[in-house]
Amino acid sequence: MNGEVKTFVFLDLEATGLNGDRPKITELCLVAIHVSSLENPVTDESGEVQLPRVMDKLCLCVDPGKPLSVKASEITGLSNENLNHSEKQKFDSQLINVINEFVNRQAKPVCLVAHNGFYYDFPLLKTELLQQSEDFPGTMLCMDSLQAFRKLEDPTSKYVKGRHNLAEIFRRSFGREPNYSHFAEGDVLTLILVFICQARQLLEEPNYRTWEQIRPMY
DNA sequence: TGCCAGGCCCTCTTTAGGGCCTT
Repeated sequence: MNGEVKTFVFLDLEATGLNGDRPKITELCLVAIHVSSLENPVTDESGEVQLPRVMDKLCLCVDPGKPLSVKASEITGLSNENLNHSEKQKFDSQLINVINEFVNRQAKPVCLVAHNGFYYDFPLLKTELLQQSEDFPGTMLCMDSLQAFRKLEDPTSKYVKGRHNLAEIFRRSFGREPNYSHFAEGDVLTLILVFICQARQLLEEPNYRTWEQIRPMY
């Protein structure tokens, strides 16, 4: 089992579009869980894995300052209208301070975890940080759960047949639909549940990168 | 103006292209 990381901060971003759109963040959710809770999952009477009781959450909606794509608005339920009506603020240095304070409260070392994080969430977050002339420490660890799950089922083969999107992994693990999709907090909680189901294997040979290795999306 | 992720798998493959995965 992993002997280094003490806290995993599961992360999901909603944004105005995909990589080619030079997207801006519309919502972010971070949920911090101590490694001990991942290694010792709680189950209900039927044996189904439950969310840990001890979790720190940070969920915020953000004014992206640019139009959401039609598709992004459809699937996330966020729009320039409802964000503006709620007078949400832009991704600014104050928000970065909040994120840093949140992460700094956790037992270290901390590892960020996101699904397809190496090619979406982490590069996009890095872009937003750099646009404010800020950044996380280069030594902060990151993990891409998509890559981890793809390698998981057959360790002898680097890639496993089948789909590994978050909803599909959840269906395979729990035999039902995830509760909330494309809701930053919902997607994070879904990720945590499927992660816990296979935490031992996932943490045996984690595919960590350092924040320094993450390149901005644009 | 046009550019616009990227590493890897799958297959009607290897002189390649399409799809995955994230909004």
